[in-house]
Amino acid sequence: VEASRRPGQRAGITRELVIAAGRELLIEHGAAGLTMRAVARHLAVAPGALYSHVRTKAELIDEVLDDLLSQVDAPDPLGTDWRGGLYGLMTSTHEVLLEHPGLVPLYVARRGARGPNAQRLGEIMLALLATQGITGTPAREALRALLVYTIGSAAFTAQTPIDPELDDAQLPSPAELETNFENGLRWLLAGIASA
Amino acid sequence: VEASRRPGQRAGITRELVIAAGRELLIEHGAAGLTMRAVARHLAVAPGALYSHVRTKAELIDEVLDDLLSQVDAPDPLGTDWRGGLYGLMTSTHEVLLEHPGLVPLYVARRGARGPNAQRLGEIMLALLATQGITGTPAREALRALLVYTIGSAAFTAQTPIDPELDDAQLPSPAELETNFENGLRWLLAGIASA
DNA sequence: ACCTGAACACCGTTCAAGT
DNA sequence: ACCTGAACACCGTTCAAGT
Repeated sequence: VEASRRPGQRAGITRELVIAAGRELLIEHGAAGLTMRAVARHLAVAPGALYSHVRTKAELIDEVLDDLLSQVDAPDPLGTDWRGGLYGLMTSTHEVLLEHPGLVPLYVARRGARGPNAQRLGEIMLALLATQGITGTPAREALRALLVYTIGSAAFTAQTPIDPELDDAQLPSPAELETNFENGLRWLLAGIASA
Repeated sequence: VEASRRPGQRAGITRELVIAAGRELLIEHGAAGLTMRAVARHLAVAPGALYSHVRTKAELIDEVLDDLLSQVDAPDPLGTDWRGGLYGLMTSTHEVLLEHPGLVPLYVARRGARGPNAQRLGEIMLALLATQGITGTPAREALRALLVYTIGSAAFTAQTPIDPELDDAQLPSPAELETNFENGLRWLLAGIASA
């Protein structure tokens, strides 16, 4: 992990390598651990070298966030009933997010992801709603409410200690938080069904 | 705004002044504008001087966030029906948050506020739920779901442009987002009522 | 106890210069 | 086109030294 190249010599870095290093740092050290300089160290290049493959740090973050959504277990819109499909899709998203608590604040800061994976999941949600005859504005509203609740819930559920001082003794357990999330999700789905 | 004091001379700074300066910076320049060094500049003191009145930046942030909640229009738990009361309390919170979009990401990052104002609002929510006979774990679950949804919704609704590149042309209007929030809130309340 | 000055260990980003 | 070296304009926090 040392820069042993003179100006003009190439390091063989690619955009994919930069993103992979970013994901690794984010998973291992959380949002605070993802810095351009740390990525550069990880790849044994000068900090400025990254800007040949990525425009800004925000672009790098967006890429990493969308990548993670590929792990979400998406149902076949035609295979399941709409409510069970949405329930499964949101709980799977919630799970994936909780497996990487360090990333969740970034999902909120960037207001979700906008890459191909996020788009694909959004289309599946709309397809599920459409089988119930929910389309257009009501469908977009339902989608928004479900996303807001799921990501928001993950942000509040993530057990990353905020401050050592805070007495997490009386904090709800992960299991309680999970059933708490599922309850609210059912309430939302019931509301969407009756809208 | 210049430091014209020698070591040993006092500047007359107080904890309240530090917090007020922090709030001003946060409202005017958003989360990125709130730095310890900017607060120090604002008060015309050396950066290190702040640490005589505040332990860390996080403590300063928590103070500012809780302060803002004093603006929330809280109903009398006995004066209104529980559902209308909670509806009003959450929409008021949502409004206050949207008036200061720069702070919302910090509410998420710090998972809400924990000061006296936040505690007071929480107790009002529990009192409203209690009039419906909802107490104990179900009450805490309902409170959590409402908070997660309201703060999460504010985070996603805040119209602070994330990237100039993003085409906000097809983004929903503030009015649409507001009714979107209110719909989801009604769904949650309906679910809580039937639980 | 409160504050300055200076330091420590960091940031993101830009850019001339090299091949 | 890709990379280094160096810089620019920042961060939060600590701490000896002054009154």
